[in-house]
Amino acid sequence: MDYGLYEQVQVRLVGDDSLVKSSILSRAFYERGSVTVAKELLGKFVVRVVGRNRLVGRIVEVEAYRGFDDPASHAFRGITPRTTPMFGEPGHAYVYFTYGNHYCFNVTTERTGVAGAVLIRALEPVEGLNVMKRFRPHVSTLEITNGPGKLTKALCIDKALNKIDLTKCGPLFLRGNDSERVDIACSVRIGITAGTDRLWRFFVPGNPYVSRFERKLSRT
DNA sequence: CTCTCGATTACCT
DNA sequence: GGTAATCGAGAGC
Repeated sequence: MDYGLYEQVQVRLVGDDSLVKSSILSRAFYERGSVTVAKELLGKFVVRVVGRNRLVGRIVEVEAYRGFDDPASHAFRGITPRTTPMFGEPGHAYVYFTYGNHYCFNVTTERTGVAGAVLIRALEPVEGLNVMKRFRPHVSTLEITNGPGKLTKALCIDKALNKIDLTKCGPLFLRGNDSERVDIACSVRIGITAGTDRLWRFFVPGNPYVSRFERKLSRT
């Protein structure tokens, strides 16, 4: 498959003005149900400022997590030191370390006091690809941000950014347009053993930066 | 204090 | 497609 051509098409589809026209996502955007926010995050932009570099990726895959009613969520058993951000004000980063190697980046949702977050699972590079490649040497462009641990490495996101306010124009924030309309596919969330009855993983079907394509969309 | 195992990735066959 | 790497959160004693 000729991904080189595909990437050119994607760049044109995303277009520079889509990012330019976008505005920073507000508190109100995040202060809704996790599933709603998750779907609407597809097509939005993650912006990471590292020194003089601006790294931007378009969100193509997410997963919604909730609280006491979601057995797959870190927040299922209540508030702990780690899960504090999930219970706090919406629109903050929840960054956690997993498998001894990787960081995962979530945005917090739901109103203050109610647990919720959306895991950002994959991005399509839009700006700063060369810098991303410096953070992730020796991997092909298609592998640069096509997984939750991969994109945090490419964008230099670690626990230093945990709890950061994403509605402010700082080192990490999100931008988007209301007009962004993208196709949405869903599936079971990946890497969980409980809560598999919910199809709370959402992705842009056919986008080559999606971490994996489910052969069957579980329907149990 | 100790033990288990994870919202993963990379590298091997 | 199988599995080692790697470490800290959270649970249990």
